[in-house]
Amino acid sequence: MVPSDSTVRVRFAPSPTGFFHIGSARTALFNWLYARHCGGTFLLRIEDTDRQRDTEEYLQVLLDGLRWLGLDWDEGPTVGGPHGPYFQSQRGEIYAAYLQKLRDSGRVYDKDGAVWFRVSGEPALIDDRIRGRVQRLEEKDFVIVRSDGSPVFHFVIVVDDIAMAVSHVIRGEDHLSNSSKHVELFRAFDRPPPLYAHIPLILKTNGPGKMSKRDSGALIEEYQRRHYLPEAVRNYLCLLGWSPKNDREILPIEEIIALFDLPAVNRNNARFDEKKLAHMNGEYVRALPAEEFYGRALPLLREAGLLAGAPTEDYVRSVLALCQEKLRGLEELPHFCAYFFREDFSMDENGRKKIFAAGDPAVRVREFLAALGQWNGEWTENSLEQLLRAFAEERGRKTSDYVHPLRYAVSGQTVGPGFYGMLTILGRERVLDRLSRFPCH
RNA sequence: GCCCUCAUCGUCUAACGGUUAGGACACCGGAUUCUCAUUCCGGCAAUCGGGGUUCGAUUCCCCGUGGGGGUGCCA
Repeated sequence: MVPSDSTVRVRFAPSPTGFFHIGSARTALFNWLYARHCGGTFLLRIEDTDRQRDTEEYLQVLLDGLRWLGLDWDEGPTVGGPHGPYFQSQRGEIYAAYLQKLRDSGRVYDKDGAVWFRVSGEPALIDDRIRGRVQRLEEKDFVIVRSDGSPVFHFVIVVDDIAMAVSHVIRGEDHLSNSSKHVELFRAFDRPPPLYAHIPLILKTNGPGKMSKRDSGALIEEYQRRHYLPEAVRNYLCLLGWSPKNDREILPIEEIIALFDLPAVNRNNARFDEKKLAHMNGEYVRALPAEEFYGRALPLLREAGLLAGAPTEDYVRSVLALCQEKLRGLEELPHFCAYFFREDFSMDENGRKKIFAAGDPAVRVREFLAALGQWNGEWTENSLEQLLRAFAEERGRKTSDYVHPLRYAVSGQTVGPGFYGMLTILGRERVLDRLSRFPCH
């Protein structure tokens, strides 16, 4: 049973930079998981303090990415809430009021046109649900309002977290050292600091340092564009720094929500592994219920121009049903099944070499074509299989001596779905036609 | 430099102080009398080093070493 704790309030506070980094996405995910696990509130707050940028357009990338991953927020842009506005650029008056509190208590001073915060000289205690109690002395005073009047990150997040009643701050470990500044500010406002949870960082697959936006696989947009299943990406991200134990990896999000908790989050950084993500995506694709697979696949076929010949829905469905179990990802579907929809399909070059290396395929194709032309049997998977087996046996050959050249002649590929199912769906006319044209195509 | 933090196969991870240190990805090999990119089976492969504590340490403590982060009028 999921405990319900309405006092838990967590937030994801991204800056709209024009891309959605995988590390940010994982931070958003862990916040969301914790909120859902506790029955708490997940808020989205936009740190759009940099006014030079085109916030509106950049914001959309972020919101699209969050929605795509299924991370819905309870308060924030487009949904509103009682603690708005949820854009930092619109919270100037609140920052001014909080700054005045610090002036009144003598914790700030002006220097070089900027406002400086005076540190206490006491080590700050960071109460971290993942790392335990971390102590750090903030030694130097720091700027909280720049000389151009704009408030600094450290100041605004503390003000916003107070004003929005945030109970748990779940963020990347790169902020752990900054937390001493934040705890100092909370104390200066005479407020108890929130509970922290500094989650491990996602490191580059190879080489030093954390994932940067330039690394392959670093951006959520990329997975959207490549038709990854969002459930798969989300599931993979859950496994970077957390484990459901019991040797399980793929599990429904409801179950992850039930199992997820902060103390169970790992403390060590994790390297990103694009291959494992791709593998997991394949597992999700192959496990999709037929109806859902059809719904997800159709747009890809359309995009690739494969539906230009207006195939019937039944035909498309049978092609998809045949191909699904072989796919490693939706992305490869159009190429994988193109020959079902067009006559000018490509002949794989490596496949050609492979086939010809085993003997002249045209001979086998002609032999079988002759037999097939006179054959009056039922055009079904079973009877086609019986036909070919008997045919090969009569000639003292292995079935595979014929299957390989025939598959290549009919599909241009050496790999693909089950051979007899493929013939069945293509139909008598097209199979005869393609065989008779081989190797010219 | 200083501060914080972390440490199990190449990678992601599991293991009340007692296990032949488990699973997954990747890689390698085999099977699926049609392919393989699906599926199945098998293999390779790890407790960073040194001290303690303990009958017993991957697990607790200390010191090294190595990694990561911070140290901005960036967020």
